[in-house]
Amino acid sequence: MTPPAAIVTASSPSDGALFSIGEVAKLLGTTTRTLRYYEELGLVSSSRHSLTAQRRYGAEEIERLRRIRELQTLVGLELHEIGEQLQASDRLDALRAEYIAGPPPERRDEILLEGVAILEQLRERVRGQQDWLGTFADDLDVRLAKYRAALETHGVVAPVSPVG
Amino acid sequence: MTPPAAIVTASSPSDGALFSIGEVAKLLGTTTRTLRYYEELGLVSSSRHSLTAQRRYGAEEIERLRRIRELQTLVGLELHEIGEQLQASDRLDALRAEYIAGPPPERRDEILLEGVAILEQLRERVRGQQDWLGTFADDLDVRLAKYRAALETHGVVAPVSPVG
DNA sequence: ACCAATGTTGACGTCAACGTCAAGAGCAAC
DNA sequence: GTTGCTCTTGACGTTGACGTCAACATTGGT
Repeated sequence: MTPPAAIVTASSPSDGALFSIGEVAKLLGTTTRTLRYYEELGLVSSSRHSLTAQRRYGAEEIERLRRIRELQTLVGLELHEIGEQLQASDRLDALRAEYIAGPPPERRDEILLEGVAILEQLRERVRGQQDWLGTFADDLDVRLAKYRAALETHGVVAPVSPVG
Repeated sequence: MTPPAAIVTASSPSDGALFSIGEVAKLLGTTTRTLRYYEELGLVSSSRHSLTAQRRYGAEEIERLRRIRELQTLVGLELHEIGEQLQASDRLDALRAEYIAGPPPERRDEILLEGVAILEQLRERVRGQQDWLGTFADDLDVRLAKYRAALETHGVVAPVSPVG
């Protein structure tokens, strides 16, 4: 079940700043176990110079991890869904690179369209969350206004929320 | 650990339409096990006419269950967090009832102030999530725009999201 | 009164997303 | 080169949110 772990021979791609797993964990506010688990699931890959050597993370992988965490905590996707998202995203990136390199095959547009569709699906999900939060917030505001009004008519000064 | 299950002696409060657990499960697109689990956690209560009798759900409880599901799937809260939310909401309802019943003047202001405090705390939490989601959505839009632009430069008409 | 459908309470199973522990390996500093 | 920390791979444990099964009870309809 465990994938080949994608050994990348630690070539610091452009930026030389490589982080250890502990540093990255602190950076993202998570644990080393979680990061290894993500790698075990094939969501990310770390650079090594041998099979048992310590993991090193570049800025790119850290950004990917940040995205994973966002999709998980903010959007509430499950890890396998996140995997699909990243896979689609990776395909798009690969296609872009292929396009830049020269005239791509005709299937290119098909795949691009599929990628856009996937992104749009995610966007729709976020939109749904935003809508729900919006109506909920509006409802809260209405109720707050009522409470404050009731307080004012009795001469009590309601403490206004400190956040502008 | 199991709470006293809040027996309510099946007095159909105002509306006489009571639903069985199976009906409610289908209504909400979930299972009976889930509904019993929510009751076990104290998130909802069902009316019975005896300890072992079958559960019946009124419109009020169904609405509560719908809220629970929304908070879970859309907002992504965990069940214990939802429990806290509902508890706060219930507290507000109780305060409202007490307020309507005509409390002594100094108690009345206490009630209002506590209500405002609860609502404001909730409002802040919602605001935070809205902010996070907003930036995430913006990022998504940027990426979508890029992919659409890449498609357009190839003469492919990208299908615009049908949602206005 | 009986029957089938649906419901009831335990109790154990499961799956995702990790936590935790053991036993050793890697690495920076002295 | 050895102290001390972090890291490595298993492997098993845990927690939340249910699924599933057994054995029995309730309910609606004929």
